Amino acid sequence: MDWSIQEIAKIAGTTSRTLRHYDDIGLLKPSRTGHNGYRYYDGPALVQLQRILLLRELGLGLPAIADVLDRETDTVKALSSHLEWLAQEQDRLTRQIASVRQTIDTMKGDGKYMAQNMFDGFDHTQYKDEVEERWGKDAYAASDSWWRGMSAEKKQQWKDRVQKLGTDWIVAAQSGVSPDSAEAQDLAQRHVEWLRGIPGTPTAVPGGDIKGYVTGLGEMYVADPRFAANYGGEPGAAFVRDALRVYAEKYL
Amino acid sequence: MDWSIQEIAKIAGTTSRTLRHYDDIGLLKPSRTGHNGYRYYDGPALVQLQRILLLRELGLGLPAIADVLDRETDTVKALSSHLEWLAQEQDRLTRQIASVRQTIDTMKGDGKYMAQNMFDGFDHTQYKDEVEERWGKDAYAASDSWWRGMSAEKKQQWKDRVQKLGTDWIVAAQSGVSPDSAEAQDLAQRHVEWLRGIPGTPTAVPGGDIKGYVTGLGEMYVADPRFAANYGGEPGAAFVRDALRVYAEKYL
DNA sequence: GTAGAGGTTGACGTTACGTCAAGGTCAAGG
DNA sequence: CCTTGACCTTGACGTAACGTCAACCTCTAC
Repeated sequence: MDWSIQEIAKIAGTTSRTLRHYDDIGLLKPSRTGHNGYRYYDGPALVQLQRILLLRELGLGLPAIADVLDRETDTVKALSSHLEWLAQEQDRLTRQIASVRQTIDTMKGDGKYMAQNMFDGFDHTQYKDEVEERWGKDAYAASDSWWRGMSAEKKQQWKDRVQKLGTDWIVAAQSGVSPDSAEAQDLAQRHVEWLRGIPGTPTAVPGGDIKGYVTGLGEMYVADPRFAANYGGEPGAAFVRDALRVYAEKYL
Repeated sequence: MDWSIQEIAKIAGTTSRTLRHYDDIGLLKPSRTGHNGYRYYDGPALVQLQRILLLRELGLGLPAIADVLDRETDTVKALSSHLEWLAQEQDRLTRQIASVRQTIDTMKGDGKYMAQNMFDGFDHTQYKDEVEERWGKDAYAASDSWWRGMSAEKKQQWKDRVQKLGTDWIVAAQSGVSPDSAEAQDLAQRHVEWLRGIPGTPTAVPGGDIKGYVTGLGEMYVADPRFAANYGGEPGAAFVRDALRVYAEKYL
């Protein structure tokens, strides 16, 4: 009372290839093998197969299934831990969906909105690790507490100021004036003043190497496209860098 | 003003291997190649890389990313269709989580509850395709409308009856009596009466091959573990089969 | 005898790289 | 000049779970 490979495949709703695979990896051996090499399966084998397919449908990997079956591991336990993994996956998906949605919204808006939004993603926690690595843990802690200590209104003011500065830079860069023009130097001055407001930067402490910092910052704006995006891409960022360099040479 | 492979890898937060891979598949070529074969990347390449990594983070596959980049395809469109796929994935996950939860609950309960529950999953739509394939479309339609036409109370009564029958079978099988005993034959009679209540089966129509149907049904209970589970697994199902065969020979 | 249906064992393809392995290149130091 | 060490190269295997040929054998039926 047994079945050929295609017969059980049909009964169980799978394919003969899958059954051969399970045989190969030792997950489910046929109950009998003909002298011709044909695989035959009986009732208990079918039951095992159904269990395997159930667990697979629940998302378990084949090794995990083998574990449950051979070692008579507690199925409920295996499923519970699997459930946790599923919940995490769902969380990840949810976040990803939100992220994609926001990106779409951002792209539907114009460049200014985009720059603003990109900066939004920048203001604190997201780049925690990077900030810590580059400027040390204390710097991050200081920066973070400074930002979090602001009222919502202050935060909004700060953001508006940043956005205004960014768009003014973009406009100036696109207007074709040179980096050492009065307009550009004006912006550079506003930029440095803005920087002085950020604690933890050399511009904010007396005796800091302001000049080196400002010129280095300009280089980074060009080098790192995440920042460059705030200034109209690479050409815009290059304009900002040049203007800052001129300003630093002249006044700092 | 360009960087070595490891340098941009660090800047962009990825690995040199990934960059080589992108070069291999033509997704991102280095801006310059040294006479020694070294890869060098410039600013625009970095920007491209950042776009790639962004899209990748949003879950797009590399071919899809290539599509967006080369063919200047509308990024928003690509992301929107991707969003749909994400939503479907989330749906699937949600259903899967519910399924795993129910399975766990079922397994925590005892065998009776399990049998009941497995039957629950059986009553109509789930096995639509299979029912249609085995017994034809009309049979399914008849069966479905019959079931859906019942009031909730009737449905519950029906389920209770099925469950009672199932557990009685299991008890009888485990008690060690023989399939031709009076108790077993009693159950067989109840079983056949129950079958007569199901429209579309040969037991319900005059002149149908009741005997063949009932014995064949018994075979199926053993052969198909999804049914066998309702009768205490394979041994229980075999008991049912044998009792039904005896009953059919005697009375049908 | 010969289809035709069904069985067998390889072995490659799939995704996006990680991970050796073997060997060339470059800058710095003895 | 030679060595050392860091960094670069190409090539190739491994991953999860089979799908999909390919080449060849077996059984049943006409």
